[in-house]
Amino acid sequence: MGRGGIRRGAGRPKGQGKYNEPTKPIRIPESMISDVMKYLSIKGYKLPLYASTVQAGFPSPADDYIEQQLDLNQHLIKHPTATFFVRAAGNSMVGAGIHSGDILIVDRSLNPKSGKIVIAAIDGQLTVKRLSKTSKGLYLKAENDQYQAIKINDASDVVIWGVVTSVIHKV
Amino acid sequence: MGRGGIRRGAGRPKGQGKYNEPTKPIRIPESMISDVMKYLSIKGYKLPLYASTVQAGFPSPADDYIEQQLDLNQHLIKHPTATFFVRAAGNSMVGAGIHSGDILIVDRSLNPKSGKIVIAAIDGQLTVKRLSKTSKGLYLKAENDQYQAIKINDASDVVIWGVVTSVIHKV
DNA sequence: TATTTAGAATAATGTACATTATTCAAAAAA
DNA sequence: TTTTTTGAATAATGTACATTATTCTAAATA
Repeated sequence: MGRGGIRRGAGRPKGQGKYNEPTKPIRIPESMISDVMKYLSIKGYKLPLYASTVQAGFPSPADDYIEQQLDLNQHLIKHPTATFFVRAAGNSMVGAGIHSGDILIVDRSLNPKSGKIVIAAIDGQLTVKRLSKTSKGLYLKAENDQYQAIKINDASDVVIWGVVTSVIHKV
Repeated sequence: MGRGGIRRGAGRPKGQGKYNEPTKPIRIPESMISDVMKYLSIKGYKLPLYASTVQAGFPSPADDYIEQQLDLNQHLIKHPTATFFVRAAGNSMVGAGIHSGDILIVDRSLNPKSGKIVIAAIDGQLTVKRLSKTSKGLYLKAENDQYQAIKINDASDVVIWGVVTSVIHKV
C-alpha cells in the first residue's frame, strides 16, 4: 500500500547531465552532426594558452597559469565569410616571418593600408608583399633586399586580394 | 466542394531548407547554442586554401583554384585533449621561424624525438628549444648562436611539456 | 480554351511529451 | 532503533507530432 506523502527536495539534481547545464534541441544538418558532436565534446576547441613565464608544478601545466582559453578559429578569423588562406611560396618575405610553405590567413574585408602585408595579384600571379605609400607613390615591397619594389599605378595590372593577418608555420 | 483527387508529384521539394539537406534535432547545452549556430552558419569554419600559383580572374578568387577547404582547428590540432598553446618570449628560436609573441601549438601526446622542437620547463621556467640527441647525450639547443645548448641528464631539473607542431605569427 | 483557385501533397522546423535516470524520504521490516 | 524498500519527485534526453512553408494540379471560372 501507499508509502505516499510529499518528498520535499527529492528528484534528480540539476547539472547532472552530460554538459552540466540545461540543453535545448537544435536542428543540425545530417552531414554536420558528427562535426558538431566533436565540437561539443571538446567545448568548441577552446584550449588553454599559457604565458611563457609559467613556473608551475610539473609535469602537468597548472590551471593557475592559463592566460586564457583560446579557440584558434575565433581568435584568428574575425570575418569568416571574407577570409581565405593562401600557401606562401618563395622567400621574399622572410623578414616578416613568412617562409615558403606557410599558410597565410587573409582577410578581404580589411582596408589595405600602408605598412600592411597584403596578397596581391600581379599580372595574374599571387604574391605577398608589404604595401608602402611614400611621397613617390604606392609600392609593393618585399622584405628581402634581393627583390625590387613594385610600383602601383593605374597602368599596372595589380589587384590587392586582401590583408594578411597571421602566418601559420609548421615546424 | 471537393476539388479532390490525387496530386502526384505535389508537395514541397526536398533540399529547400536552410541547409539544403535533412536535419535532426540534437540537444545542445544552452551556453553553446550561439557558438554552434555560428559554427553552422559558416559550415564549420571551413575556408578555402589557395595555392600560391593561382592565376585566376579578378577581383574575386575563383573556386577553380582552391587547393582545399580547411578548418584551422581540425588542420592544426590532431589531439584536442592533449594540445595547448604557449606564447613565445625571447628570440632564441628565430632560426626556426619562432618570434617573440608568437603562439605555439603544443601537442603533449607526441613523442619528443631528436630534432623536434619542444617546450621544456628548465628550473621552472618555460622555454622552447630543439631536442638533439648526439653521441655525447641529450641536449636542448637554441636556434641562435648566442645561446648555449643545455645538456639533459638525470640530475638536471628539466621536464619536456610537449612537442611544438605549429607557430602562429601575427603580422 | 486560358486563367484562377482551393485543396492535396510533402518537406522543414520547433517544441511538447513520453521515457529514462537519479535522488530523496516516508513507511515497512528487521 | 536501524535498515530496507518503494514510490514520489524532478532533471535529462530523444523523438513524435503539430505547425508552417512550399509546390503541384484538378476543378472551377472566365
